[in-house]
Amino acid sequence: MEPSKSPANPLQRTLRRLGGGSPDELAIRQAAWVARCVGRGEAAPFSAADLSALAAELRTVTVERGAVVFRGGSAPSGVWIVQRGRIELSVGSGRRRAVVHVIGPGDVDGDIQHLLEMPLPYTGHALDESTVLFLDGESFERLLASRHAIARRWLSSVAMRLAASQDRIIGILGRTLTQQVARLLAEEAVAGAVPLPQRTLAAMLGVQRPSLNKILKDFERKGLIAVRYGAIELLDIERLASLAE
Amino acid sequence: MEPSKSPANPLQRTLRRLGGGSPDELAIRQAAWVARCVGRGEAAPFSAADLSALAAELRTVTVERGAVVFRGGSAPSGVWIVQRGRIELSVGSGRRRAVVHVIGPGDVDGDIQHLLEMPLPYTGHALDESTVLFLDGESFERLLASRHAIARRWLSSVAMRLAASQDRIIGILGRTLTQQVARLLAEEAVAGAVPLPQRTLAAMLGVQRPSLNKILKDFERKGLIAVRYGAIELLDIERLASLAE
DNA sequence: AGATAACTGTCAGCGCGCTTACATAGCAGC
DNA sequence: GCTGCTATGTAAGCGCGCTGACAGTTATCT
Repeated sequence: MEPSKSPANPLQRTLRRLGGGSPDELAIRQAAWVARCVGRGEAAPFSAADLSALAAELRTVTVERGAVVFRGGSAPSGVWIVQRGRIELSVGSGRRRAVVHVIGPGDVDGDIQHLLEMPLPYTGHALDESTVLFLDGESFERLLASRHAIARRWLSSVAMRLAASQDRIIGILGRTLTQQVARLLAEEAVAGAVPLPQRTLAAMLGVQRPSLNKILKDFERKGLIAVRYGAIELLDIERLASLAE
Repeated sequence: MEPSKSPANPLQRTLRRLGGGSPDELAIRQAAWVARCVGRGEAAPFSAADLSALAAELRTVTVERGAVVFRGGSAPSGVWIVQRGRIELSVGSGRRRAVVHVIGPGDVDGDIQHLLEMPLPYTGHALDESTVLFLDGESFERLLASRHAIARRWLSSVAMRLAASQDRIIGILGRTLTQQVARLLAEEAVAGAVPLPQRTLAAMLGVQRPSLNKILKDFERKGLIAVRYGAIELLDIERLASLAE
């Protein structure tokens, strides 16, 4: 009996462009925000010209909660940068569904697939109503070719993601589930809490929900966390982190 | 760690002995070899000037079998490109040791850590007597800043590694050990064989050797592989790949 | 307010992979 | 040859996490 796979009420996907204020000024502010998020600034600061070149290409898109932002298997149309809300990246469906990652404000996606001309390996669902900045493929390529600082910053951005991905592999291999759970909670914490249901957390670790629940209740008995509805509250982050070793 | 998928090209692997000629010519040939290995050529072909700039900075280093190429925890002194032999990247020690990856000819390492100014997360041991091309950190940075094509190619190289790393995570989550073993064998195959002892393969999956051995003998009984001393011979790659699903 | 969907809590049975241990086989050195 | 090291083969016991199921709780919708 299918419990509740939520394959999204797709195509409910309403993309609408944001207006408001002076369009140019808004665009520059968004570009500046992207500049802060992509890669490390020290290596290659953005000039005003870099910023306006970037601003000229960014489009703002609003996605409703539950909507599919992009679908696995299709060629990426460009680069997404999450500005507000969370996007869940998942593979497979039903019982075999695994959540690869949940991205939030400042995170970038689609660039890798564009650079390598490969299809998207995962599907992105909006967990909240979200705002996403979009850069189409050709514009992205043009910016990389003409703006040195942008190319350099993008390199460090991708490098950061690679380091995080490798870290995650190291964190999986040879760890007990308890260690992995402690690590996941510490990593996904936002303002002292992890705003994700146990079902999603379990999928991120590739385990079943009852297995996760058992460990969470154990942590709760020890006073490390408080289990809420659709969220975990972290009470003792230090002890939690020490369990991740 | 560069995914050693495409570099399985025998042509690339036989190019290791770049003998003869003047030192300059040798350097240029090495640089051209690096150019073929790093990233995707279509996006940004190297000019002759790019090649000679790269050639001027490369140093050739020979490491003995079993030697430590670099040690985890230390800041990286630059970028390594494996030309001949295999380097095992591992974390931890003793029972908790896990092999993150084994890199071979054409693979690149150290650049990520340099770009992010972070310590190396793993230690590199030479599994064979190996030749490594070395690019020190300052030279690397200089090349990125002055050579557009090199920066662009490096971006796609890092992107390829990130895609491979994410693939690996997807391949781990929710898979049975049997599926993971089939996948690992298919991925690490070099000329129809996997030249690694079971101990190393087990560490790459984060499992114990007896668990791996049981599955390997099972595969052998089914005629998929032949277990040799320090190596696995692949007999039926297609059926093996189908088991990885 | 009531209906519905989504989330949490829990249990019993079972199988995979871990642990420990030991025996055998291949390989390199003198 | 013999020695020592490393790799492979295998078995018994055990515990973790999976499976499937169901009850209770909280949020969302109309």
